[in-house]
Amino acid sequence: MLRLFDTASGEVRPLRQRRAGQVSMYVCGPTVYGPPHLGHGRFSLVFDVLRRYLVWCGNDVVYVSNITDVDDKIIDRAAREGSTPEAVARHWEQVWWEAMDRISVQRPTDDPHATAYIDDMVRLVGDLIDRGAAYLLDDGVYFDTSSVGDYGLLARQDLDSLRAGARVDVDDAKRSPTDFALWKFAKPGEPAWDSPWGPGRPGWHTECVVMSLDLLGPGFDLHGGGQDLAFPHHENERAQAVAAEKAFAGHWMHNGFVEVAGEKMSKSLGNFTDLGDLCDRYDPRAYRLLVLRSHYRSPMEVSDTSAGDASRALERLDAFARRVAEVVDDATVADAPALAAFRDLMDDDLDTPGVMDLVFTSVRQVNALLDEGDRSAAGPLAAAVLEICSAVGLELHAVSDGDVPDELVALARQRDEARAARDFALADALRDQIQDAGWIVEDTPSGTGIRRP
RNA sequence: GGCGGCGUGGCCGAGUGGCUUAGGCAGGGGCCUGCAAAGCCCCGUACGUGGGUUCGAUUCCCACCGCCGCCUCCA
Repeated sequence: MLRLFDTASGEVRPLRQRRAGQVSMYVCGPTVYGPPHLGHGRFSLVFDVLRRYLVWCGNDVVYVSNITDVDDKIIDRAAREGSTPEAVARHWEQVWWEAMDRISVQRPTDDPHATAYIDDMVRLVGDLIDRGAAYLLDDGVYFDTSSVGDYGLLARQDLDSLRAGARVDVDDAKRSPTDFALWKFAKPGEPAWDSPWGPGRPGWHTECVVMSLDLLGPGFDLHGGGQDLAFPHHENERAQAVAAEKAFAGHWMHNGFVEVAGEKMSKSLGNFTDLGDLCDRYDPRAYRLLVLRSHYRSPMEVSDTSAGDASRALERLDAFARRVAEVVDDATVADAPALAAFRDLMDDDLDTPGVMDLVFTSVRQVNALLDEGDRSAAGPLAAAVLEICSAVGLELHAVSDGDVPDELVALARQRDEARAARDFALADALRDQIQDAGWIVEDTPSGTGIRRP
């Protein structure tokens, strides 16, 4: 039984599934107006790991993650670049999916776009007005947060303290600083859709309510996103659902921030925060490993040091995969206690650091067994390690990339002959030659092995 | 001002009232190897500061210091 921290209740509790064997989850996706940063990468990986684990456990998972394609920031960027909001959104959405592919995040079951749900959103806003939970102002329609008795649940604060904390430059017209826009009337040149109250566009918080309920139905299992979405975004989604008397998410899950130099990620800190850039400079799998090595609710430090560290750890795992390839095949039954330990760790609020502990400890055990020549004991444990890595989306490379050039293979054969003849001076010279060409040389039981760095 | 989180050995990062006190990376020593590489073994004895509770606290409580986040768009 999977137990997860639930932001709404403030405790770790079992994930209740609406239907046994099925999990319906909604994860807030990006607003597509720029390149994805490490924070986007983290939430995508965290929920990808959860999803894969749920599937590994035998669940049928419906994973919905939206694309926000209408938003002030998209409009701003389009204006700045002399482009259109549609073109901006289309471009950055493509960049988004490319980045997700690079870090091996599986595509959502559904990826609803806000602009495809305008009619439904207009209906919801109308409903909220009819119910007295929303009101009209000069610049749009606003949600009345006082209409929801337990507003502040996800922020873990009551309405009064939230109001007290509001900053000064809020819109005076709103009845309360916590009230938020459901519908924004269009200014000249802005994208607009018709509504009973005037042409405009939906507020950010409305799309996810409408799309999650449409695709997953009332009372879906899990709603997730980054910690900063808990308030106000998720709070406001929930408020609309409550006011509209619709059963909403049963469980709320939020992941911690990525920090660079001890601070929350931000674009002003420079290049390093770009997910694509990290993938250019390090093996993209290194980022997944970093995410797995820290607990999803803890802040996570990313730096050149930690990324390089993870890359080297990955080399160890790849070396392991190469080594065990000959003792594990499809018929190998994975070690049951190791898999049970994996399940226990994951069920305990996704203890992926513990899982990595288990993986590396098992790797050492398998290597030791193989050093002793105990292949029959090594096989099942090795198979368990491979299965666990696969279950959390960490793909190990058992074979090196690319074919070794023929001339290098020839040099390797010459080196084997030289070694057989105990002409070590020649053997070492040949090894240097191969290494100078940028390859790694490793002796194996079958002779000189060559692989890419 | 309100709410919340964090401070662990060179770095990253788990965890726990005392027991063999994760794991990775880096470093040192050793084994293996013709030499390397890979692998294995051993080594660091850490928990912000000051009090308190306790037979005993890094782990519980209080205060303080420092850092961070949310309360505004934000993963």
